[in-house]
Amino acid sequence: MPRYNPSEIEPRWQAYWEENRTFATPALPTGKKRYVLDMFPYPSGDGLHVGHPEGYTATDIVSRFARLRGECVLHPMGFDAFGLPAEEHAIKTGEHPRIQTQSNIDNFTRQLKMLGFSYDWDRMVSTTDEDYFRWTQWIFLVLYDTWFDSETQRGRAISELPIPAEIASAGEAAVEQYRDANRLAYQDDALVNWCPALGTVLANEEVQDGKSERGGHPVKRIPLRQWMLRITSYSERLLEGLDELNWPVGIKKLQQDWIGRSTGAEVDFYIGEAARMDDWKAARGKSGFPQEAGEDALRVYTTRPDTLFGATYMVVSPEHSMIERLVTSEQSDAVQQYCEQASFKSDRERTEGDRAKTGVFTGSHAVNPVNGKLIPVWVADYVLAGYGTGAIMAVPAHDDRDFEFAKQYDLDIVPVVDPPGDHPQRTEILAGDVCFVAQGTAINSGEFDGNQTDQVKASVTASLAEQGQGNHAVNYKLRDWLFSRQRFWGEPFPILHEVDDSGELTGQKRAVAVEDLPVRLPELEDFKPHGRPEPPLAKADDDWLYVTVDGKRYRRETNTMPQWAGSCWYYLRYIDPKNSEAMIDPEKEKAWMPVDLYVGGAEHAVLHLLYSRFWHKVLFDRGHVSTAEPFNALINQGMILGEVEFTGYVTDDNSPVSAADVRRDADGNLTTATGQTISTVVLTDDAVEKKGEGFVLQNAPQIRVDSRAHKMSKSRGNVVNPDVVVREYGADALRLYEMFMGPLEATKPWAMTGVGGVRNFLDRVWRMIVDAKSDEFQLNAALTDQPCDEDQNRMLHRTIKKVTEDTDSMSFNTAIARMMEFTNFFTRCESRPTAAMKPFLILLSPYAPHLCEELWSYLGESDSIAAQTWPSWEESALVESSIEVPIQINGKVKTKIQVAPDASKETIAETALADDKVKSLLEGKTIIKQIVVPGRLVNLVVK
RNA sequence: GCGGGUGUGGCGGAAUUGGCAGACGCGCCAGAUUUAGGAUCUGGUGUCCAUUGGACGUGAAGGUUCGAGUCCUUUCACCCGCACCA
Repeated sequence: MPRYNPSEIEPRWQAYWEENRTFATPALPTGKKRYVLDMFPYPSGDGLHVGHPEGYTATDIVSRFARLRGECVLHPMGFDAFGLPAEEHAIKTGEHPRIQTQSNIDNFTRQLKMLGFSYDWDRMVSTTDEDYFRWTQWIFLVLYDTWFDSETQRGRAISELPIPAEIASAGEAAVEQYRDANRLAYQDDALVNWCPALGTVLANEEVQDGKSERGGHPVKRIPLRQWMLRITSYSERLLEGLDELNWPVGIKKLQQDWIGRSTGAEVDFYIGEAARMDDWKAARGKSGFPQEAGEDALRVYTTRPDTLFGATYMVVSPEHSMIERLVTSEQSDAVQQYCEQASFKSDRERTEGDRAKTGVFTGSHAVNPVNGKLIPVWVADYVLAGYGTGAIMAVPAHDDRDFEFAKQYDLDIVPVVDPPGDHPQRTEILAGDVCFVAQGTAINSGEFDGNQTDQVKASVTASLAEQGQGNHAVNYKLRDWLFSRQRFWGEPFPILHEVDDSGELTGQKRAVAVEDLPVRLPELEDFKPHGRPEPPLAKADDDWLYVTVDGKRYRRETNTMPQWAGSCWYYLRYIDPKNSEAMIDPEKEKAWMPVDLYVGGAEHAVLHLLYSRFWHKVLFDRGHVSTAEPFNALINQGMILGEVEFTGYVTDDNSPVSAADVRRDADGNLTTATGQTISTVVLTDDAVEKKGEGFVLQNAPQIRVDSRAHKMSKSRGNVVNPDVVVREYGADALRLYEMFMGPLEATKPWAMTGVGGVRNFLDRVWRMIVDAKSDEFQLNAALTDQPCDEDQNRMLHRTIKKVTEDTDSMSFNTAIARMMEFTNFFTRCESRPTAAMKPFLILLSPYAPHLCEELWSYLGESDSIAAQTWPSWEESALVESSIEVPIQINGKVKTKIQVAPDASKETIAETALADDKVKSLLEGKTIIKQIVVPGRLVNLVVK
């Protein structure tokens, strides 16, 4: 008994909290509310890794701390349980994904409870529960029922969409089509990322370097009818909303870049017959800049309208709709061949390698609107179909890509921006031999010569607008969100497609009625995708697949939603998890939202965090939530790397090679400078030693080795399992260690010896209060009911102050350091007042809750330490009778003096000058200046 | 290439507004004690020279200042994003 034994203590207190519902949260907050949220995990078969408890411990400390300070805390947990791995397991084994998902959830729940987190488990949600995805489907119907009013920048009900007269007159089908074209959830034939290996289409965000993010399989681009969400409508709102958020600047920046707003101009280049050009110009002068460029013009988007005079050719993307119009018969074969090739290329092939630019002349010319010059129009795949207008004006003198292309195909380069006079390459730039992309003074630009870039941009745009040939324009990199997946294990779409008597789709759709939700997944014999871009749900029985409503026959939508769908709104459901009437009760929503603190990994910067904000804004516009943004403050916990490893290099004949001499060949293999192949060996700590900047072999100091911590991965075999850590050191030690490693946001390497260090601290806390030597349980004999002496009282109050402030600012590592100092101090005290021990246990309890509950009960308390009040400190107790002040002479510390803490400048200076050592050092010198910072230091400047 | 971040002992990391660099922990060294455990307690531990004592020291170089890890300029290394977005 007398030894600290977490494996006995911890399960006992976890059971106590569960039985007593210690962390149950009231439906509505009583007093000041605080909503503390973790990014819920995907319950993978591997269980928790040590990265999960890092963020979860941080939020748990914040939650427990806030409760002790009297706040009403909502701190829930759930599972993002749809997704590919469970489905792949199902394909392999034939077992329903639900079964493995449930066992994974059970395992995660066990592990989370084992770590003593103070979640309100009654609020647990899983995205795969029918009661949950029913409302995911409901939100999809809200998106389906919403159009974006760009005038007011707001989402509105589709019934409020103004129908243009010519459409209204064309009949109900046309009106319906018009509505469909404006819904936030719409279907479109999109060029999609089709991954044959996974048998599904992926979002742009799920494709990296032309391969699937999951599994690394190749991805092709094919056209397919897909559900899309019109997130681009909300670009501006999503951008503006970032300002008010207390998020890391890095994440804000990532979202800004992802949205990628740029401003410039759209410009039409005339491509019609020369004879009709004057008519066209005149018509444009009258009509102004039209919505569509029309037959006779090629529209481009540019951020540099000031360089229009330097546009010496144009480029359209291989997918551009006007290629047929542009290509001449002589060039037809070449262009067709080029476009075909480009369409076969995956994104990876198109962007990979040295990316030498390729292209083909269409045979056509366009007219540069500012100087009337005829310029050739090319097709090239360096221009992307999906951005801007899919066509550009090329200004080789002032754009790197255009410059490279112009050099390649010997096209004209006309400089129109004069760099600042001191530019080292000005001569070459003006000769057209070097590209210059920065700002300067306009040249070769007619009436605009001599003006600065910004001014020219504005005046050229204005002049084009006047002639109806251009206009100011804003563009975003953000694309609409491809929202359908051809998988089984996801939310079915609550959409029905009308079929006629012969079973063909009529093109009419209808939403499943809200009272008929949820649309459940059908029972299937097997879960295999068939490798065609047709979803597995299409294999369902007819009684699932076909429904009759109002006398019409419908086929269900067979795509499913992507995994992001469920995670877009789970933070709302926690507030009212059992509501069967609505997604959330408005009163509860108002009371608890927004999330006050959201902690999770930075990998979600542009995916989950952008999608969630988008859905939230739509729900806000439609009156279902009361805040414009869901997550007020966001913190990204840093990654935990594996233990530091030393890596040595050897050639095939096993002779060591210094890390400094290791090269990589073209294939990325390691070689020596002479080309011998090299392999790596893992070295133990005692085989290496520090030398200079790095580490070397101990027995061969000329051989450098690499020392690095690597990302934890199964293949490297450096994954740390929380179950093992808890078994060996206890949950409190794991929690404390992860908080003590360093700042929460920092990337830091794991070190098992460090866990031993904090465990050692917990042992010391135990022995500070319990007599560990006796066989029977008894309190440490040093404990006393006497009050603290002055030093003890100061230590106590300083610790209260530091731990309070550091916990508040989430500087957990320094708060723990301070509690270690407290323990070291009181362990040395012959008498330890319980009046100091009790508040200390409360301070430590958010960090190491099991140990503190246990010791709290030993000190004669009968209720949970979680129900106590956070101690406060007294400033008067912090004051010392005298403090040490360093004396510097010419900025170097020479000695120290003792003065009263509130001593005046004069007193301190006098004391300093009266000091014997100071006197001797000043002998024969003159004081030029004396700086006295009260309570800090004295600096004497002497000659 | 562009953007963001980080560089402090053998290691993880501390250091209000510029004010004693290295808190706390690991590791290491020494001592005490012991039921000999990978226990506990005490002391030491940036580098160099040395007898007291001194000099140097926060990736590198320069600057501002009485005083710089902290501010400015230049530069190097590593990490993380994005990557033909006109």
